[in-house]
Amino acid sequence: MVQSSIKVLRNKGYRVTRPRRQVLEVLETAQRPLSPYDIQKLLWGRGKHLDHVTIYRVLDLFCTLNLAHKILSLGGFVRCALGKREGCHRFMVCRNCGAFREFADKGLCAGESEITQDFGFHAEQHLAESLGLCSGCSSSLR
Amino acid sequence: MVQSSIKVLRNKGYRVTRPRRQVLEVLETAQRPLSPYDIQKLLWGRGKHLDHVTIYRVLDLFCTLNLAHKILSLGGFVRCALGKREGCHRFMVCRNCGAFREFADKGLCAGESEITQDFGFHAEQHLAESLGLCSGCSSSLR
DNA sequence: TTTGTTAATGCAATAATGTTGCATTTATAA
DNA sequence: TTATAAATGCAACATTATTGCATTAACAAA
Repeated sequence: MVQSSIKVLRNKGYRVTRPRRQVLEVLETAQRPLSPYDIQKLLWGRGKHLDHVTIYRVLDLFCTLNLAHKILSLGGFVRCALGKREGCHRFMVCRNCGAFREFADKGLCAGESEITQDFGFHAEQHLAESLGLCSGCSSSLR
Repeated sequence: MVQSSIKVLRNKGYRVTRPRRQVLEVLETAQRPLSPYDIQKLLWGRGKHLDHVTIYRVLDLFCTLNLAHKILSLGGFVRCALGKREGCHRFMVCRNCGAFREFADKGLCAGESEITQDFGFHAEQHLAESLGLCSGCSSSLR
């Protein structure tokens, strides 16, 4: 996973730097969406000190390269599991433990194009998130 | 519109205060999603001074009462046009002029329930946004 | 209308998050 | 090994968000 991301960086002509490797590693093992400052604290705990500005810039790049996604309802970033299939991504996030899952949802895009065409709206980017409880938290909380 | 929102406040036992009226009025006439500080500046321009803390708290309340929605991809709030039909709202926002539109999208919920059941995930809240260009901006920009 | 109660507001202080410019470092090609 | 340009680190700052508490004002009841 990290390796394939590194390949993407190389192929696009971006340098494979230590900060970029470290952020990739953190995202890779994360079990929940991480904010830039979350990432900084995690690395700090492992003795690696990255400036938050660097983390912001690295995450910006990763998002444009589709190596990471920002879960908007939580403000946190997750690694990107799926390739860039034009905006048919859907995320499920557990509001309790933060577990997340990414889907390619064809129906989403289909429905959107119908609706948007009716109003002359040209959608360039779609977003669909579901917040709730994962199976584990769902049973343990009640 | 403002009147119906005021009714909701009254029915739920919340007081109809001047700050709440003023925020309602601003949201009512807004042509784009407004951040808390946007709202503060707009009111300031009309000679009304609201503390930003108050605006945050008013918006929190409005969102829990479904009188307003937060467009997460932009961080701005819009008035809520639809009733609370369990999370089948979809928003379209123009990235150029900020024009927005809200839909009740049944297909969205249907698709979501399928997906989430497959993974034992219980979705409580759905979010779907489309960013793009409205018909006006779409033609004027090219 | 007036008054009492308490929800709601305003204020101050602070925390958290995000951005910009520039000097320094370092990944990469030659 | 070296040149060079991309990337980082640092400092300073801007914006956004939160908390606690004293004060105000909306509303119910007299």
